[in-house]
Amino acid sequence: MASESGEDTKRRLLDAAGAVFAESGFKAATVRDICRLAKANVAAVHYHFGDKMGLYTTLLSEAFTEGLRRYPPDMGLPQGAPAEERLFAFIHSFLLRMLGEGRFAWCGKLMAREMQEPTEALDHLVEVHIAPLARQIHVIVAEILGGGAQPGDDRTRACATSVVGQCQHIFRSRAVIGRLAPGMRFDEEGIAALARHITTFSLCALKHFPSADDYAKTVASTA
Amino acid sequence: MASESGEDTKRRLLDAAGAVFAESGFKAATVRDICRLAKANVAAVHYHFGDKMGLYTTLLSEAFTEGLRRYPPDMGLPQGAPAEERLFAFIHSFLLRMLGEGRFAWCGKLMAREMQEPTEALDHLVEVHIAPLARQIHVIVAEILGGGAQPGDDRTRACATSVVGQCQHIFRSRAVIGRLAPGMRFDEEGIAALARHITTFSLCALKHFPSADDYAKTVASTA
Amino acid sequence: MASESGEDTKRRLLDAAGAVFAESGFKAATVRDICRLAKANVAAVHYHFGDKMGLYTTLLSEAFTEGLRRYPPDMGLPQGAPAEERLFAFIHSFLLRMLGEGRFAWCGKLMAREMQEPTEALDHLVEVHIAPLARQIHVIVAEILGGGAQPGDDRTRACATSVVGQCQHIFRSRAVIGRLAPGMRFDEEGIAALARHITTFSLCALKHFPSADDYAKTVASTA
Amino acid sequence: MASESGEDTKRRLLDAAGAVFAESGFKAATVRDICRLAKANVAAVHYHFGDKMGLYTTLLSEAFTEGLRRYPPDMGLPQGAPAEERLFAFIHSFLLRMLGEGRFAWCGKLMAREMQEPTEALDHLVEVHIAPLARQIHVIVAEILGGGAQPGDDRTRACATSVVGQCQHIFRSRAVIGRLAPGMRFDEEGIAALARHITTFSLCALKHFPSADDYAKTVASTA
DNA sequence: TATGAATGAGCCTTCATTCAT
DNA sequence: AATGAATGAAGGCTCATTCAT
Repeated sequence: MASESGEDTKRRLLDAAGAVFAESGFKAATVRDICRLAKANVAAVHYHFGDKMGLYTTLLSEAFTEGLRRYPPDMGLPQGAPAEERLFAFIHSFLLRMLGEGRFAWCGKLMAREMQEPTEALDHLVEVHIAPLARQIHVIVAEILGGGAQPGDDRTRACATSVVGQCQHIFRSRAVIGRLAPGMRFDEEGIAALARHITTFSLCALKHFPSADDYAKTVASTA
Repeated sequence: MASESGEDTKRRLLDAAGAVFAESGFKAATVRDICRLAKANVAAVHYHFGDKMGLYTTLLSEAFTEGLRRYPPDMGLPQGAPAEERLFAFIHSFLLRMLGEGRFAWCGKLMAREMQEPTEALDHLVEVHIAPLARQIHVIVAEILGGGAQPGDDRTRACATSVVGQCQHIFRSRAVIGRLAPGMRFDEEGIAALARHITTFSLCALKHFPSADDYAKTVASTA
Repeated sequence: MASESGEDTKRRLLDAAGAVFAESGFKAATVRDICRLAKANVAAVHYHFGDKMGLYTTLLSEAFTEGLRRYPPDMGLPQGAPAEERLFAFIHSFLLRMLGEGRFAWCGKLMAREMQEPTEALDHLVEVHIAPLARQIHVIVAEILGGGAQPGDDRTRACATSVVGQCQHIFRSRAVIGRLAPGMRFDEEGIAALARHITTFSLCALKHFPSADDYAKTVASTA
Repeated sequence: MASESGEDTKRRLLDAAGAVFAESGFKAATVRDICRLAKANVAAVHYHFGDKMGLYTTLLSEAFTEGLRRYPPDMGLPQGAPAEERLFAFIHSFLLRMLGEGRFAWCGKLMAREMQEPTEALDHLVEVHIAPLARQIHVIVAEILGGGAQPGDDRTRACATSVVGQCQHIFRSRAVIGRLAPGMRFDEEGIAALARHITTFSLCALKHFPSADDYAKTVASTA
């Protein structure tokens, strides 16, 4: 049917766009490359998505939705699971979304790209997809910190940033990390080991983190 | 006169290139933009540096040298300073090189860019500038870990990566962090506060980190 | 139903094409614009009219027929009406066909466009529609000139061209005329006033025009 | 010299642009065609003129200046020449600018195009070049009308429009006029003959034109 | 009968680069 | 030593047209 063929081309374009945008970024990627990979005509992009940016935003939104469905931040954990397990699940799923191979891998790669080289699509992205994710890690971190820590505290947020930073760094500096530690693998087990390390490192820090008062005095003090 | 003017043009081109490459990355930056900013002719780049890549590699090498001289990883600490202080100095200088303004800040920005989007210049960069820096943080981390930890251990390296990851994340995700925490400032004091937080977080983790044996069993175990 | 809907689409396409071609000319008009205005599919033009040119020629032929029926060159005057009145009727209807709004106005607009930027449709247009119109004004002018002037004379034809030129100029230079005389209106009464002026100007000229002999000597003489 | 070569290319581009824009109009003309005709690279247009519109406006302005210098509206007549002679000079030069061959012919052709299909360049064109020309013909017409007619009167302006309309029509409807009167030639003598006819027709009209009072009553009356 | 989908040619523009002085 | 001018390749996008249903 026409609709089937139409949907098929659209699908192929999104697949190809995911690969190319994740590889090169929005600006450096070319519509021609995407179409060549998708075995589609150059004009197809403009027919289905209006323009290059339309394809990009459609892709971003879809990649997030799919990535989060494939690797949910709780990895299927029951509601009342301990915070430590939820922290590992969050970190593990985060790494899987970014380092995984195949169709679900764009999600993290695109997110990382978009965070470093924001396009006009970033605002919408933050609002719809990133903020909820941030909220989840804030809750987990606050629970582990204990002592009345709230998800909205600056201290909680700073710690959450420390956790997420370790995850993103693995992906973003792959090229250098690979050169400095040639033995490292990014297969399923390698990713799990990385997740265990980051969880361990973060748990050690959070469990012995200075109290809110001490933190305010020694860390966040202004001059 | 002529040679002086020539050197002057070269200098202005490097300055402009630093700003533009740090802002946009190698591919997205245009020779035209650089020359416009440098108030130089389009052909000047090719006259002085051969081509765009020649300008880029020259800049990279110079930026690292200058950045590391301006913000040395030990921040002028005496040789035998305690590891905790050297850790803070390393983190602080790292952030300053990436988040600072002006000519000395390209260093970190360019390094971060190059790590995410490697060009053919990366190999040389790793060899000459990044590996020594890695060595320094490995030594510091091993010393804090104690218990016979060596700079070359996988465990030491993983922890060092956790430290560096927190630093790079601040720079690379500025756009998103700024949106999620609108109050954050990246001025001198803001950078110092960030350095204090990352140092605190990392020290808490390292001081209570599992022993090499436990780490090997629970973290690095291969399925 | 289907055929009715088909005829309806065809009708809407012709209406839209009239508006767009009259506004932009053949080449600058786009099939997409026409179809958008007609709320029809892009392929409908090619289905109903073969191609863009097919739509154009169909439209031209129909527009002339309709325009001349709505605004006949004699404006319903009786056969034996005085030449002066017939001149006014000719000029008035001419202006109405070009400056009027709505479906009947395309006629003049398209004719004016086609005369300035001839397409391959011009030959047919001249033969079927323009030549008869020219014949009518020649007859009127010859009658007013008097003194044995014939519709086919060079002198008669030149004068007719002077009359028609004044009419076409109003339409073709609307943009400039509007700027030089911002108060001018092209509504029903404005058009009538323009027609009265052109009639007055032309009658003054024709009634005192030099004799054929004098004209041949002083005007048409070849060096 | 470089500058000579540069000016040469610029000159060739303007020459080619004149031919192509006059032939096809702004939108339908293509930069490629212009460059092919000028034997220049496609990018040269953007180097010298910024973009297509920049080339067009530069050309328009130059064409007017050159056309008016080559065929001045008074054709070299002394200051105090009779109005009749100045009218002929105006009409003759007008036709020469539009119908002439070679480099000076763009002027009229471009003006005619711009008046029918205005681009954003029209405003500037009217202000700088067209308004002064209009002023001249208004003065001439008012003088011939006599009886206290002023250049700014509506009656004067309407008559001037009648004069100019006859001139423009010759050029704009060449294709049709040529078909209806195959014997007509647009060489030097043919143009002179046309100018004599239009002058004669217009003089006959103006010299017997109704008085301002009568005109106001019978022509310009509003229903 | 009618239309969503697809196509290839061509548009204007910008790029890094090279030429000629 | 340095630059205005020129170049060809490629960029995103729009066009009239055709395909397949």
